[in-house]
Amino acid sequence: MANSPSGESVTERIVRVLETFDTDRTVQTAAEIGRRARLPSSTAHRVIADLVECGLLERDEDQRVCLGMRLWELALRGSRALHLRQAALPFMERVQAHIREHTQLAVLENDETLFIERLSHPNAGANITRIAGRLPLHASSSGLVLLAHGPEELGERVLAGPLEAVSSETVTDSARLRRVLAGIRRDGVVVAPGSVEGVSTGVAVPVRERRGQVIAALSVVLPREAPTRPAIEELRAAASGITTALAAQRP
Amino acid sequence: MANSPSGESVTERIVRVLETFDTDRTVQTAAEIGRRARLPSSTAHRVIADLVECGLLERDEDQRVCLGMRLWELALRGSRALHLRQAALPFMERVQAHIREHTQLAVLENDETLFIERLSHPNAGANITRIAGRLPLHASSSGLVLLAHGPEELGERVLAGPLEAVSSETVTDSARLRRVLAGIRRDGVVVAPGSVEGVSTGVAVPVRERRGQVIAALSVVLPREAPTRPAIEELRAAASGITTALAAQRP
DNA sequence: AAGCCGATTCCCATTCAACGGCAATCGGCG
DNA sequence: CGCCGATTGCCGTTGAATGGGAATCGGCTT
Repeated sequence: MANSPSGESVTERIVRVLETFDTDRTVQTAAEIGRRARLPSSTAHRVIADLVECGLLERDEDQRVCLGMRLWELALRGSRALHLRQAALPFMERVQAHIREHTQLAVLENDETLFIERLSHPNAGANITRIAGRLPLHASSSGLVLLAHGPEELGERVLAGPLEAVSSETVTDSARLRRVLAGIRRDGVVVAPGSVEGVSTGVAVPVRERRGQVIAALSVVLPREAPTRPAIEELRAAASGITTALAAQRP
Repeated sequence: MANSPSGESVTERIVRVLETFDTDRTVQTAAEIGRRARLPSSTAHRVIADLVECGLLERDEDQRVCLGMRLWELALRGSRALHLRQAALPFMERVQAHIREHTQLAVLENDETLFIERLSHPNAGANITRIAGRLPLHASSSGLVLLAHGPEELGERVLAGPLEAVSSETVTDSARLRRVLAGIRRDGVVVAPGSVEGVSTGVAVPVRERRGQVIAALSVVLPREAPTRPAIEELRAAASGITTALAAQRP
């Protein structure tokens, strides 16, 4: 599938165009998109016009381009992320009401941690995670949980690959990482101080669906020296609540 | 743009494929998608394989197809819907804490009401709205607000077109609708009893951005005979809070 | 005003990816 | 074992997509 001399399918190109948008690039000119997606100018303009026609992109008053509401709609209705989020939200709110820092829900996607929901208290500390944002599996507490319960080949792949440090305290030694993962499987929780940001500690637990398989990670980000015991209790209660909620809505 | 005898572009087809998924159709077989998207079998299989390759769709253990996390990610990061939702969520939670029914946030999209967030109390009454779901503009309270503050041609179009009844009490008379819209512009709020479901009342207010333009509607759904005064106060406070929050995050 | 530069639009000859009909194969079920 | 639907594979045809290039637009500087 590739109708171009460069050997790319239309679908690939659409994805590349959509990839040029992110949190800090909400609106772009057509030429800018073309450059960032590495498309010849005339092609970029044509593809973009096509996407606008279908509603996946929209033009603002001044012909600049942004992601369309239609894309948002198509991606969400029927997505597992939305199902999961809806089941999890009430429990996340309960955690948030007690812990009052940051509460996140993350899934495994393409060997990375993908965050699908986040609640933050107005006065909470630092936290670089964003909804629809990613972090390496070995760095974030959520990622460690997902990694510990993920498929075996995934573990091998990550342990073999280069373990880049996100902060100065990220676990980058594969032997040590192996021990951390074993600990998570044993304790059902991970406490990761400073692995993403020096000033904070991540605490994460697995979220299982009915059959026991881990489908997500629930985590909180606390100030570095805050007590973790209460957070662990809250997270465990919430995770099991989510499991029940998921089972209930799909009999 | 249309590489097929049937005169459809690849983009159109991708959208048609994505459209076949919704809340009650999370996973489908390739053949099913093909039928619902009106694509020749071999074409459907090819297009789907292509989309899976790019991560927009995913196959589960048993080769059935569902929307991919990658699609969710691409659609959300950088979307205005997410920005708006993030700004609105804390205020929606405050409303929800006091009113304890359903609290929704909606935008105008392609002449319909598109709901982008919803919080519901466990014991709350009926409510057919769903995140990423749609309702006609003239039926839901949110839609009435969006219609009242939308572009003039939109109003004319809707008033001219057939006004289908969602419930037995939906306003379908264009003269009466015109009066309702004028009332909304005058009062800054609408109370719509029974227009979506006989047992409930929708209450909605406009959400404005800094420059005063209405970009969304904030609403609650109450049991039919509940008092509306407290809800109106809460909604107004929340709407103005959202406006300030939006202004703050984008200086 | 004139000139510049980037973005956008328009044009068009080339070509190969996409198309879809058809047939073979797989796989579950009675 | 035979039926039926889903899936995969094959292949000749064809016109949509491509992208280079030129023209036009529009804002900004000199």
